Amino acid sequence: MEYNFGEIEKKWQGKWNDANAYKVSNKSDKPKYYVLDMFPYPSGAGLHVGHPLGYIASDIFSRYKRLKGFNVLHPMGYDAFGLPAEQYAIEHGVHPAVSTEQNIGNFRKQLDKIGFCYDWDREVRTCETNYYKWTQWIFLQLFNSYFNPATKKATPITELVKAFEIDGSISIDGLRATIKSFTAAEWKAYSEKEQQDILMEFRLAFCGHGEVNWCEALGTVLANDEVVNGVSERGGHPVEKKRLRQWYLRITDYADRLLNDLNKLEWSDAMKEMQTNWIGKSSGAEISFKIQVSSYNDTPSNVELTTHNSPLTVYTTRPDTIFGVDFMVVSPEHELVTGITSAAQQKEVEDYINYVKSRSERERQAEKKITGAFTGAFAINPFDGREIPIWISEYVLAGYGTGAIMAVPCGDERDFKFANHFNIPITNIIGDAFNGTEPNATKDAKLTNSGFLNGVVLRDAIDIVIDKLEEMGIGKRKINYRMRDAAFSRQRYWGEPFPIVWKNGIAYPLSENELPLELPKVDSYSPGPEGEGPLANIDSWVEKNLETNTMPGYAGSSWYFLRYMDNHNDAEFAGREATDYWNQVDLYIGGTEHAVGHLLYSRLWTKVLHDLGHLSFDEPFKKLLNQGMITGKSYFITYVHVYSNGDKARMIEKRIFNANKYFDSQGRIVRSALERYAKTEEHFPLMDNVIWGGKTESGEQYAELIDIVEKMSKSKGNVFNPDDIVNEFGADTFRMYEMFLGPIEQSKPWDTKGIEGVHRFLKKLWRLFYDDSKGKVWNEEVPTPAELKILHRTIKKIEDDTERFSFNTAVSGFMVCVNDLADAKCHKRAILEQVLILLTPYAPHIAEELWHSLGNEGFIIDAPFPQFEGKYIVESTKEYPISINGKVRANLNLPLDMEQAEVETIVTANETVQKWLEGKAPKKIIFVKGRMINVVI
RNA sequence: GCCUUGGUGGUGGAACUGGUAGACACGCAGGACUUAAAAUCCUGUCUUCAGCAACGGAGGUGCGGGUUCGAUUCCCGCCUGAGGCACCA
Repeated sequence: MEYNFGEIEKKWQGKWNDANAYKVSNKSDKPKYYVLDMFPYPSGAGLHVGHPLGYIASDIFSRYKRLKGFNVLHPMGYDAFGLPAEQYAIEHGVHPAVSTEQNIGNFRKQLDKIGFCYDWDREVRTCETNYYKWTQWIFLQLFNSYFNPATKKATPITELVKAFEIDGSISIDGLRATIKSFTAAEWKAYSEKEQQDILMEFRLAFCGHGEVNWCEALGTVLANDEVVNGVSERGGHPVEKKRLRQWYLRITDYADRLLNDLNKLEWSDAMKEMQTNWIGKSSGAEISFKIQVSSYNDTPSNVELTTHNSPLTVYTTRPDTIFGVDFMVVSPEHELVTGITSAAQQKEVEDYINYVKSRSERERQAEKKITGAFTGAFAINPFDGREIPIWISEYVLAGYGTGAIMAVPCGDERDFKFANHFNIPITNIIGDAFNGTEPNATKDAKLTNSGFLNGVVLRDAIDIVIDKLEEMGIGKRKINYRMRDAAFSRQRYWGEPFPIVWKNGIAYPLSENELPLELPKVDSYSPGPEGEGPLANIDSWVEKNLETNTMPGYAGSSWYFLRYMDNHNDAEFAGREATDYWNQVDLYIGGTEHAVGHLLYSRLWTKVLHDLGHLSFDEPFKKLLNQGMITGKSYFITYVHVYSNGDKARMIEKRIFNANKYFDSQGRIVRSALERYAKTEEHFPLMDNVIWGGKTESGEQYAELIDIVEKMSKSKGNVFNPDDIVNEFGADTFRMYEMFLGPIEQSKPWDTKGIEGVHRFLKKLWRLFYDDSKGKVWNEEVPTPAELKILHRTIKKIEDDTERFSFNTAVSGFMVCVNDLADAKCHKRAILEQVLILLTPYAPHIAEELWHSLGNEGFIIDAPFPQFEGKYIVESTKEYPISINGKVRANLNLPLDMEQAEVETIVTANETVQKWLEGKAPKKIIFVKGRMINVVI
């Protein structure tokens, strides 16, 4: 009887399904445990081998926890709204709901083959009305709330209205800069529009204006993803920034809580650091400088400097360096730029602004070339009256701080390079700490050339300067965050409609009983007028004055983990009883690519729902495990043809092309396909003579295969389908192989080279129970101490490794165990049965089959996890490595309880040690009990 | 450019808290079984020097330094791969 994985896996998947083996109840005497996967976007390419990596890990952990006696919630669903489905619709005319449904069906089939223990009764799909009804409901909670700075909590906006009616704007501490102060009487006298405009400045979901990538030729707004090198990916049309009305989430109000509460989480330091850096809290000062602009008097030669009516406000973390400011840099978009540019500089400034317009934020930051333009205006240093030239440059971004900086070239790298490039003289305010060739950002030097601050240590000068500025009324302390409010609207079709009606420029929320606001069918997915979304093309929609934007992809994914807890609830997003019971996600597994997007938004939504009294917890994911990405290998062929052309010297022709389609699913080259292609399309004019794999001496022509590791995606043609592996080797082999590839957190290129080894392991396990010719070989004999040692060592290994998510070493632990048992010719039920339970999380099908072969009733997942007993593995002696000066020279078997003095005597007497000592006495003998011995000579 | 993270044999990786570098696999080489193949099993496999051999010497964890009795592990500098950078999900 041989290991027929195909039959076994199909059989048990059927039985588990029929018996609802993985159905989870919200009521149990057992302790709860919630294991969550980042749900997939059901793309048309289907599941690739990267998806299951995390799913297998979470499945292993879920089964492990269940064996350990927990009530385990382990659900799955689909993040089903999004751009790709819409693009597919535009290109093929298939409604996104249809293609999404198909893709989900396909995903489900692929997932089922791998034998996951999901409770499918809890499935959610973000694009279904019974789900997005609640996404819209949560949006209304956000819209109808504001962040109360006194309590630091989301509070119903009605409370704010009450406060305005009693005290006017003074009821708000730290009134937003965009609002003028008003009295209670003034508030009541305001028109509804005026009142609502003020409230909009407070709502957690609010409407404002923001820039998008606008492509005139396509008449649409593009995602950053769709813009490549400043032109549209489709068609290569120019793209520029356009200002549109947009919805936002006021995540910046939560910046401090999001930052501080990271302490509560069991996330990797790397992940916490990424979020910390993203939030980017800094403290410093805002400083206003007077501006002097030049204006012509009659003739261009008669230039006069006059004071501009508004000052230039900069944000700096280093007010201590104010005497070292040699120039100002404002972002090219800054509102002051047009007003302060001198006539002489006008052309240069305009040209520069046009150049910057076409560039993305990333390009602007990554640019090594130093660019900029002088405005012709000057700022005045408030302390010494120096005239400081004001420049514009792309490295200063409008969205951060005030969009303007004071540049201190002796202390800042970029400022220094800028000054050098444009020959701006540098003031040294840090004495010897500045050597003239490279800037020094120290805070520990003493100030020089700094007026009243001379001799003060920079670090101490920070507060002195801010105090002085505040006294003079031209500056103030300021905490700044790099994080910006989250753009929450898209000019797209395939997303949740906003439950908002516009009347006279006022946004009115729909009431709860009007939800869900269903996404209407459209005839065309093309964008509406003026960059509006496709919904703007629907007359019935526009007539009702409904919002034509839709929500972004992350709307649905910001709370899906809550819906799993109670997904059939029609009355609430999730019942309080259910959310109280399941509480936080105990273990969340997913990729680092979501570090600052999804993970931050989910935290925000959870906090808001908590503040408003809908949840008892304010952090969604207690422990986070980041799986590495399985990258795909892309193959490229470089072809070089060197030839002579008449009298001329050698000509070199070089071509590089993507060759993914000439490789099969296991990454093997399909030579015939390649050759056919080479000949028909003339990629290699002299194919017959091509030398593979490198250069030749004479270099007539050669072709070389290179592989590039990159993210798997359909467009790159490097996607591998798990079905192929499952069909060939079985789900258990696939599961264990993906784990065996390496540490779960590490990213690695997909490769099937080692899969045979894992498959062989399972066959070897099988043979402990059944011999190909003899049939059943397992027996009821009593295990020997040696066999029990193998078992208990394995129990410890698997338990330890699983607890610390070291799944690859656990697999190798199983291999060692089976190798040892085979060597010991152990076919004893008492041992094997326990090994099967250990193996269940990793290879559930074969474990289940053999479990029943041993005559057990019921599913193995309900068996008790083996109890480790230390007494079976105790050792009395240890083979100590003896190092001489740190290099191992001998081994010595010594009792484990032997102490230093005795060890030293024995070691010194050792023959090998004697040889190295050459008659001398050792300087020192280092003895680490149970570890090693090092003799220092 | 900025943030995060990785680099160990021909390959994937192991070494968990500074204590025997290369577990477990793949591949390769040789052998057994077989009419043959598949399957299975056995032996060897970091490099290099010396050697008939048991065994021995030297080097070795991206590169260059440092701390330490001892460094893949800690510190400094550099090279390089991957992910993210706000509208892909």
